[in-house]
Amino acid sequence: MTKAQKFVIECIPHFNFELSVGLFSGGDRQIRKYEKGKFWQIIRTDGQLALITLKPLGTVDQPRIAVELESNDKISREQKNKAKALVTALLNTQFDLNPFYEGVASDKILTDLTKRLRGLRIPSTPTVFEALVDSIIEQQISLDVAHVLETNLIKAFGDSLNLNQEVYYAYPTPKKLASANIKKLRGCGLSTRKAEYIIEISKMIARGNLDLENYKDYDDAQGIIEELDKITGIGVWTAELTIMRAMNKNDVIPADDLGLRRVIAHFYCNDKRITGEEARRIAEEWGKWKGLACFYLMVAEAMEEINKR
DNA sequence: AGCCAGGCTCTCG
DNA sequence: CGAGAGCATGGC
Repeated sequence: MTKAQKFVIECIPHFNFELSVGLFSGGDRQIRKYEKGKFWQIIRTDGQLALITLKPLGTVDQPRIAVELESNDKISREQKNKAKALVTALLNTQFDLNPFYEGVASDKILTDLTKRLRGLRIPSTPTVFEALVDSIIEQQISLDVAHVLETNLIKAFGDSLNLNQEVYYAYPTPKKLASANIKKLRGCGLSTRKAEYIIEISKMIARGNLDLENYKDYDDAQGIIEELDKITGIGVWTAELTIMRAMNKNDVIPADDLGLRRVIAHFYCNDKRITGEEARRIAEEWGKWKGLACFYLMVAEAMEEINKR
């Protein structure tokens, strides 16, 4: 018997729902997907699994989100509140984009993009752990391959929820991956090395020796990078990517990233290949907004690619 | 077919 | 120390 609740979340303008969850168009239906104006995924509130389905209401200038929360168990008021907080964090809807738009107004290219992509926000993962594990998986290999492996990992180790004759998966918990064996992770397509990194980091969290969520409250991004860099399997690139996707910070970019270098080169260097150092120097012009600025560039380029077809 | 792909660590010299 | 090998697999 499915229990369901519906509620509405008010957002700070501007917010473009379609653009902000657009990168999940290619997502897996059992994990996280945007399709026909709806976005859905499983969330975890205290041990309870629930499916959230989001739809945009209002306009980019007066945005709201309709949320449907479904579970097989009774949904308490507390769980509903947690779901609300989680959705707010996932879509970063309490963030005011206007200072960013004003902050990059002197940059003609970005000004053009902020007009076209008005209301685009960087979506966030529910947990820092999820962003970190995905970032480790994405080291070196192509994103196409990485996404297959991430899906394999989630379906092999994630808790499942049966709802309306469908099966959905939540991201595996640190506890679950702490007790995973290398062979089964290898079966997901991971290298032995990466399997070891992930197990070891999961163990640190499960034992209470590492609190990734805690880093969200740090103001000093450089400090976070240095801390994470000490952990085996995590370099500067992985730390930066994790911060950008999970911590709602706008001033961190994975400058050495191949894709980001290509995007910056595309808009600012006539597609001539640039080094990570050059990318960092160009991005420094955008100061504390460099993370958001780079995200706008990446989305803009992705849309150009789609339009080419 | 083979080579490359949003890195990182370990091993040599 | 710095350079270089090795890693996983899907796509071109």
